[in-house]
Amino acid sequence: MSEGTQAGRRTGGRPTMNDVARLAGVGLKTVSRVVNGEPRVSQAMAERVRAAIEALGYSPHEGARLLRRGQTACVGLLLEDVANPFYSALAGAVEQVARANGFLLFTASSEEDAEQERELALAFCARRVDGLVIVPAATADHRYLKPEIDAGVVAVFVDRPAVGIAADAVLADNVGGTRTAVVHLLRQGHRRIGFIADAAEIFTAAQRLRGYRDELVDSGLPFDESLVAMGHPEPHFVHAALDSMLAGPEPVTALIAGNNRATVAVLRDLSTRPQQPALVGFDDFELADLLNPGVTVIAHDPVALGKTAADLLFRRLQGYRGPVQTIEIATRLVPRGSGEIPR
Amino acid sequence: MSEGTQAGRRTGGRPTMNDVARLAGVGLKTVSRVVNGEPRVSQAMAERVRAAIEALGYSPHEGARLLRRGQTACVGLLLEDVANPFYSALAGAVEQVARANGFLLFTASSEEDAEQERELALAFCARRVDGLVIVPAATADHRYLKPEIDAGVVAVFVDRPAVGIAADAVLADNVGGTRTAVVHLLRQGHRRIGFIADAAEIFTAAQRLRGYRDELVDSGLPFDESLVAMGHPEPHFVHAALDSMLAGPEPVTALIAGNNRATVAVLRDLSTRPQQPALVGFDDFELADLLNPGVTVIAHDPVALGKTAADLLFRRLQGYRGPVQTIEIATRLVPRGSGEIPR
DNA sequence: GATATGCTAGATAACGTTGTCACGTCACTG
DNA sequence: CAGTGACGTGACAACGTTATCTAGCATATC
Repeated sequence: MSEGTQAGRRTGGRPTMNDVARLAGVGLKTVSRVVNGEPRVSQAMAERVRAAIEALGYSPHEGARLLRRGQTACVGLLLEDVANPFYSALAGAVEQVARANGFLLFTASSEEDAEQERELALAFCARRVDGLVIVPAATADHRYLKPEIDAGVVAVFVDRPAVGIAADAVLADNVGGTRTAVVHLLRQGHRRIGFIADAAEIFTAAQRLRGYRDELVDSGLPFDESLVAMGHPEPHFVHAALDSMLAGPEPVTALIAGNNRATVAVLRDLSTRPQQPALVGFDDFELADLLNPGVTVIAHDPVALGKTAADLLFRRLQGYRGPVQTIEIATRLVPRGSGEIPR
Repeated sequence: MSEGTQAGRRTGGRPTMNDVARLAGVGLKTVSRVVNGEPRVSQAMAERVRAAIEALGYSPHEGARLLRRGQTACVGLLLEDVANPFYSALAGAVEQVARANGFLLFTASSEEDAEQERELALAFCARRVDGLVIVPAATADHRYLKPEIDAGVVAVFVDRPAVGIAADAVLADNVGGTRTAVVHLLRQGHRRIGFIADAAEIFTAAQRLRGYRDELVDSGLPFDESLVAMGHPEPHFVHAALDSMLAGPEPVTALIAGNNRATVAVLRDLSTRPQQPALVGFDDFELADLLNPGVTVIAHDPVALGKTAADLLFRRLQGYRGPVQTIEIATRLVPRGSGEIPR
């Protein structure tokens, strides 16, 4: 009784399978069998082992198990910012699917920084996650993931597509969404429609701009660059943009805001002005209906986006070998008043 | 050249340190030394090893490394629901601190279910996270964590305290917050103040009720149970509660809503009614200032909550052995109009 | 009663790392 | 010129599991 008769003194003093085996007076593998519910174990042995497990408070070391097994039952989720309600809803959906599949989820935010995205994604891979769900940062190039994907990591991109590699993506119908917004405003009689969105390097912003421009042009209207402002939707930026769009002989009578951040920034700025142009925002947001007037939006469903991406990821993890695919999730117009202000 | 001269065919075909050693014609340990930047390696060796690493596209297996090292550099974050903006802000803060410390973060939602919380927390522990940040589910009893904590896992509770064990906690000043709200409404002349909050099993709801009751009583006013409604803030529930509080000979002239969910539910319901009682909500929320009238709130800072908890966690992980502590984060009244409606 | 069969149990070798140790080699010292 | 370090290197065991394989033993078969 010189050294530990109880739990080993190793990793934080936790008992190991070996400790259990010693205490129960059985072989290591027998404990393993009991822990994993393998069939060929006698009643008596199983009982002894279970008693020893109980006595020691043993719980298996998942890390060691998975090292041996060669997979981790972990998925990494990389997004721009968990604190953004749009992404947190998406994260919730991914998390649910992961949990349903018995996987644990790593989460991290790239803060729209390509280098940070890369670091985090590779950190996940170093932990040997089985799969990745990624909302790419604006200027990211995903060739860095090539070796990881070749090594078996499954990557699914959400909200924005991968750049430089072929990979599954689940996107919103950004072009269709803004087209719908433009059509809606044109029907109300608007002819001068401004567009305020995130920086043009951001995929969704660029796509939404395309929808805006295409629909205008298809409707026989001019595409006027001076009515477009793209950049990080900070108060200053939005204020300046609105100053310019609302001034002059032909001010805009309607606005399209390119995402939830931009919409909120526009609303906040408009609340200090006499003019109240019509407004359609991309992305729905809580309380949009309670504002006065309610904010008309192009809603798309972050939960559907996240769930679809995660489902696809797990299909692939379960062996599905179909070709790389891009899934587009529909958007829908939710008229609430702000987009229905007549000219 | 019969078998793999290139990368091994093991775990998903990834090259291992052994493969690198073989290719470079050096010992295993030398590769390890180069990878970890240990000092005593000759220039020439290091170069050979680096070339082999490059050629093979080797990246070290963090799981194996950490198994050997006995710690995982992972923290688990368990909250009620990532999709709730309050918690996602908190999550963002925890994530930042984790990242700054070189840790990765597991995230999971208990969905306010004690059993699910337990399962997830234990799943984190089975992965041998070094620490846990937990927002407890309503009726949870945390004695299940005792063995884990004894084994060295550091647990810090946020927003709600641990039950059944002594553990660090970072809480908002819930009692003080509602006391402030009551004082504020009393000053406006209100005497019939309703209180609508989450179910009483939830710590914060109970504390906020206490603040409400204590302040009323201290001010010499009766505590009237019929003005209190506690339950899951669903539309039906809130509607019924308001029906009852706003009816009769002495309707409430002011309301306190116990959290962001309740505030939104109340606002939504009130928007369909002629009466517009004064309202103070607990928790600030985006757009509160843009509603008409702006919503007066007791703001507390989820980011501060999360950051403080995470900082404490890492202090402990770095060896700090001070006594268990409870940190209270101040709240502050943000008057915006809805609480200033005179009787 | 001897052999074939089935089942349980445990030794042993992995998984991919790092820590410990022992072994050269070389320059420096007395 | 032998003795002493310091330095560079690699064998080997460990971390806590699981997979493979073999041994033991009881039962079934002829």
